[in-house]
Amino acid sequence: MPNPTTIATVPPAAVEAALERLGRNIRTARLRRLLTQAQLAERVGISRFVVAGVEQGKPSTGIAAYVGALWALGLLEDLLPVADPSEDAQGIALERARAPKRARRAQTLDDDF
Amino acid sequence: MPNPTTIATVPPAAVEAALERLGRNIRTARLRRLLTQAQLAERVGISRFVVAGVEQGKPSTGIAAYVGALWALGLLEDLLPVADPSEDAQGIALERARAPKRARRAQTLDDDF
DNA sequence: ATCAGATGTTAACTTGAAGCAACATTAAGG
DNA sequence: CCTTAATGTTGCTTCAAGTTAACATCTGAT
Repeated sequence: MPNPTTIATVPPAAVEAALERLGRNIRTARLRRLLTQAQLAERVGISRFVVAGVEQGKPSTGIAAYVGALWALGLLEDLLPVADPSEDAQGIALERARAPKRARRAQTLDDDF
Repeated sequence: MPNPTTIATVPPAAVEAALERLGRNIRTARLRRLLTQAQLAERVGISRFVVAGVEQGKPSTGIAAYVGALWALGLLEDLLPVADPSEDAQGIALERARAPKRARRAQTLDDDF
């Protein structure tokens, strides 16, 4: 990605940790299946270097590489529950009373701070 | 991503569908929280155009944008179970008998097909 | 210990992702 | 209906993601 210091270069610690964990999990799944990085890469249709990046949790790598790896490992279904609206308790609570198609300021913020 | 026709340009249908679904889920979560694309983008530290791409499930967008969005929406924990080794039934089954640190051909494939 | 293969590292190169700006379109609210 | 804000779209620029190749290092098996 172009311009300086985006989320991909200095992600929040929590995001970084989540990505590292995801990468480790993918690596574990690959090793259990006795696949080399190159073999997995071929199945996914990318180079082995990108697979290595995925396993390191590299933030700037395209999501297709990650999801492609999950797909090639038979783990794609793990993605279905992520941000699932029917499981988003916080979101469901907020939706009580409104169901907007577009986000909109609730009022004319006339509380002139 | 550089060279022609990678997974990001023509992903397997299943991968594409999973990404579209994830994008829709993120959009739903954002709208429920009454956030605009621009507001979410600001929290994540990216431009609103990238958020739009995430909500469309654009495959070539960096994973940091996706995970950053989940993070900003309070949905990061949804990512923890993805490819979780302790839930990978297939992988656990395969691991019965071996626990390699590196992938390796089981034999010298002397079955000269 | 040796050997072979897997993984890490580096470098040069190409292409598109992401930033920005301006405009078009859509939809919510009064 | 009319205004206003949110979202979609286009064009341009910049910079890094991804590719390839060659070499280094590490790991596991014999």
